[in-house]
Amino acid sequence: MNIKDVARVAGFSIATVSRAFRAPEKVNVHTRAQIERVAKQLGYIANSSAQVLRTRRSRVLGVVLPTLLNPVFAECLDGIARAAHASGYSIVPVTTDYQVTSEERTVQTFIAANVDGVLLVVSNPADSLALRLLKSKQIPYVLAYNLHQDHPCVTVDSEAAVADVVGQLADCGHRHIAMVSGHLAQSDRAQQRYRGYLKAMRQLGLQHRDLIEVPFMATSVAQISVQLARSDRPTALFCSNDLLAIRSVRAANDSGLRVPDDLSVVGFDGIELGMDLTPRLTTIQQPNREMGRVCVRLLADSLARGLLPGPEHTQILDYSLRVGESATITDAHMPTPSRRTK
Amino acid sequence: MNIKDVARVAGFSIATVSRAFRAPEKVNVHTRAQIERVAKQLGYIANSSAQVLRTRRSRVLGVVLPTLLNPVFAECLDGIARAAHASGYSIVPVTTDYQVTSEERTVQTFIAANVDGVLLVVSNPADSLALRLLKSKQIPYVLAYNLHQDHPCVTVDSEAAVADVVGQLADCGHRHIAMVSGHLAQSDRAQQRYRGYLKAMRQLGLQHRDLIEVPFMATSVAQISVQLARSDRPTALFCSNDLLAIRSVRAANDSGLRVPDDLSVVGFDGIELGMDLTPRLTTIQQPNREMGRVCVRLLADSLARGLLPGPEHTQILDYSLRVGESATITDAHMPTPSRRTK
DNA sequence: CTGTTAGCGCTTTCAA
DNA sequence: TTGAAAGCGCTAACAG
Repeated sequence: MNIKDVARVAGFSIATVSRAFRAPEKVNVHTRAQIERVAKQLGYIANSSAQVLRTRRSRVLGVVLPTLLNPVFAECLDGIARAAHASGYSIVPVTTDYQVTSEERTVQTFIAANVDGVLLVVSNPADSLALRLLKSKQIPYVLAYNLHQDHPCVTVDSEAAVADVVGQLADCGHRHIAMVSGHLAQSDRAQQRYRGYLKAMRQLGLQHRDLIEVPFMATSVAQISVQLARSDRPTALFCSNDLLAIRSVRAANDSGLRVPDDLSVVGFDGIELGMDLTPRLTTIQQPNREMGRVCVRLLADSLARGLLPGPEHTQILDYSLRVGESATITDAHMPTPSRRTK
Repeated sequence: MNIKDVARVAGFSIATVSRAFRAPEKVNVHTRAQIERVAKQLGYIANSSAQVLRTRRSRVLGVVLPTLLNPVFAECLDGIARAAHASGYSIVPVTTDYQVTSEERTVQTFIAANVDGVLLVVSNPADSLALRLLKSKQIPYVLAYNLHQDHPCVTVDSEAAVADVVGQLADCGHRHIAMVSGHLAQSDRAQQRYRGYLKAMRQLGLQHRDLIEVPFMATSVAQISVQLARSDRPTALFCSNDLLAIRSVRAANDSGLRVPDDLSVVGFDGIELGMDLTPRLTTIQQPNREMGRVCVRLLADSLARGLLPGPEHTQILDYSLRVGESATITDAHMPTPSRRTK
């Protein structure tokens, strides 16, 4: 079942059949109707491999994400999917599980498949082979969540956001504020957020604490509990992401600490689920869907104009503090984000 | 940059270059080394559109899921991704948002892209155009979570699972057990689970309650709260999935009810997150990753043998009761699943 | 072990 | 408005 069959049955050449679908206005109305009828009757579906091979355009955007087990990326992907669909693009999401080699392999596959553009969340944009490859092949790409001067990025000012929220915790009387993070080397976001924590503590004249690094998902609750059992335990925990914040709350409960009375817990990401928990998660709200949308828009615009997005297209979006019940922060008068580009 | 360039630079014919990658043993060792060197140096990446067009095989499996915002599908996808990778397949996950038309559109795209097989979670296998299309085009496919006699399915016996857990609630003294579900028409799982609920209530001689149907995610907490405010409120809630169970717990808190003391809440799915919540979610644990794995294995086996999976390949996997803290169920002596196929 | 060549299904000039 | 034909990049006979 291919274009030839349709042509034969409809009584026209394959060129006309092709045109009937790709440039209907160039075909006689009756001819078109006839061809459409036959195509439908035969259940004809154009072979996209052939189309892509011939036209060198796929109308596909590749999407590289660390994982979909963290809802923050699922929400972002939702935004990507909707925006892509609205712009007439398909997407191919692939998860890397924070493996750099997987990022590279995926980008290779994307190039082989002639994707029109790529949207990525990488571990470390600074020395990413995947990005180098994309650049060398002149394929439009945009980073989400990452931030680096050499690449087009769509993200929030994480460092400022963390500094802000740590400041708020201090305002509420907290002096012993610790930070919980996944493996720092695995993500530049974690690093940015850690920098924000250190900066804020320094500015506040508070003694920062050793980072509570919990690389292995499965055991993180236990690992956090250990820290909470110490005599010099912190009174507030800033967590590098909401999933860790959820686990921290659990760890507090396991340790006989009440949240937020005995321990304040603040997350980062603003996953929707956090609002349905008890206590409702206090967190830095990123515009996750919007970030996806903006990335797609950037890519689609570039594609339409035939140019590559560069660092000059970087967009820093607004974040906000979502005040829940997991921390003794009472009001949402968050300082204005320090940087903002539109 | 294509095979021709590599051939020219390496000083061999394109046929030899092709063979060097696809059938290395048929090429002289030195020739191969030379070709590999040149290919690497030029950054050659074979054009998969051309390969697929020529060979009619893509080593790609299409994956149709309702949403990735529900972690149950993200976990399943994780299993799919790992199994596919292990079998040398790529996957292309697409979400339908429970839209039947989107299922059909997606399957068409998959067919156009020459996927080797398709793995789906559909709304209603009984009259699915998407499945009909797949069948008519002779494309191997397997359903996950769905259950229907005409199709190859990998799932658990939801009906029995629900009946079991409702029975346990009754054993613990509950007489007023209500069920919370998303829009029933949107998923045959919800329907199976509802049947299980009704069956169990009937067998227990208990009066079943009107289904608490909360079609719109955003407002579900409020909708559930309304039901909990009634004077004849239930003492136990069986929720069609874990996300609803989480929201039910929140609704209970909002209503001044303590879980599980005043209200028992049981979920379905066994998402990992549930174990990190307070109270830990009591839920029916499905082998989500395993289901993904089994689906891929089924597909890969069929592909290897050149035959289509049929209803006879259906596998009903084991579920279990995960006893958390959200319900007054004290022990895990769950009856053996009523049906089981291996 | 290597090269020649036909052709996968489609789009797109170009000519009629 | 339609058709003939070249060719996208690759694979797989087949011949040597």
